Amino acid sequence: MAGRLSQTVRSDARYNREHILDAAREVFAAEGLNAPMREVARRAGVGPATLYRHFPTKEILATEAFADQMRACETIVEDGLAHPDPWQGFCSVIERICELHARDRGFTAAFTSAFPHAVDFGERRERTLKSVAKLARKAKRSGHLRQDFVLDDLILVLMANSGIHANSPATRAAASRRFAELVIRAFRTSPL
Amino acid sequence: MAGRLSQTVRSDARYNREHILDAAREVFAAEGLNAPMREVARRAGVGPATLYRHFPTKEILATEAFADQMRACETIVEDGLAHPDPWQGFCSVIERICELHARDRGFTAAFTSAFPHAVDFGERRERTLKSVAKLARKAKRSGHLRQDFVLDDLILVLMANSGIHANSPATRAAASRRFAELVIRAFRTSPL
DNA sequence: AAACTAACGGACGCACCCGTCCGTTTCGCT
DNA sequence: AGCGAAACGGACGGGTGCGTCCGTTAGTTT
Repeated sequence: MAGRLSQTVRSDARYNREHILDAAREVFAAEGLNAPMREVARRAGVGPATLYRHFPTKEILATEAFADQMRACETIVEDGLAHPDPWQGFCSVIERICELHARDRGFTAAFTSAFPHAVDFGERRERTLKSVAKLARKAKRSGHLRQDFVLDDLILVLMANSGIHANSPATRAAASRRFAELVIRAFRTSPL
Repeated sequence: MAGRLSQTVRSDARYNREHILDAAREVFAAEGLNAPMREVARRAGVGPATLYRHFPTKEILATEAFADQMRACETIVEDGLAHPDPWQGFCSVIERICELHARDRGFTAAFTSAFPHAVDFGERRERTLKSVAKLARKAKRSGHLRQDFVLDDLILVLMANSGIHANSPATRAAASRRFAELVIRAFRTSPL
């Protein structure tokens, strides 16, 4: 009845919203954050106006589209933290996060320089980074991670990883895997 | 006399050409290859048409503007090759090239994915890479460089280095220095 | 010094992307 | 079925960068 609040969202609106998010994930993954909004709209089969009505800015759209990736990121770190061997856990984080970022061209940009408007995104980001710091402390105590490792090194690695440009996704994935290997070797304590 | 071939280049043309190259170096270094051509023209104090007359495409302009950097790159590698200790030479190459690329936002892009039109640039590039391969062989023989190092690893490092974005040049330089340190550690033979 | 011509640069047309307006369609409720 | 409102999307105006045309300027030659 009339008492019901205007929580009723029209079915086509919900439908389009989901399709736009799907399209955004595909487009941003393939072309990065620089992809035109029109491209997302086209792929979603909606007009530009509809896209902008649901997501007023590209930042907002990206934040919501990358929410899955962000959750995946958090899971990766939690898995690493749960690993019985802290060093192995640390390595798995590096490997899996590099892989994740290699698969998705736009995610790194969103992650490393979180937008001002992406508040909740930023919160999850901070929480994840805190967990990484905790894992790093454990790995240092185990004696396998360099004592001078700092959290900024991880950001550095992510930024560097994002610099790996390649034509085919397969090549990019391979390069990213090699890169993760190099990085892990760099972070391991040396007997020197 | 009339017998003289049309080798006479008007003085203002030569003057402008040099100024355009200077401006291009400054602009590309500061803003990367994405900087508008107009910006180069503005800084050079010429009109857009003059710029395009001298350098029909951005590729050609970039190639000529980065010729100095390319030479510097070659010199760095030659210095490394001349070092009595191959491993020390290898390290100096990594450090100095990372520094060079950090100082110049556009150079890496030009270097790692040389344009089709940049023929002579590509030649010098190939020659330099050959020298790096030679240095790597020596460093491997000395026992300090990992046996499984491949030339593509250097390209990988350069691409990764270019991914390091930062607001201030100073921050970027510092991050790049740290990155070079990590990379060197990754390439060193480990007792494992 | 005068004329010839190379070189200059303001202005133009084209293409792309952004974000918004408004007439039209479609959903949901009665 | 019919009505009101919410949602849609084609079309618009604003901004930016690229590459080119053509009337004007200025160097060079005799």
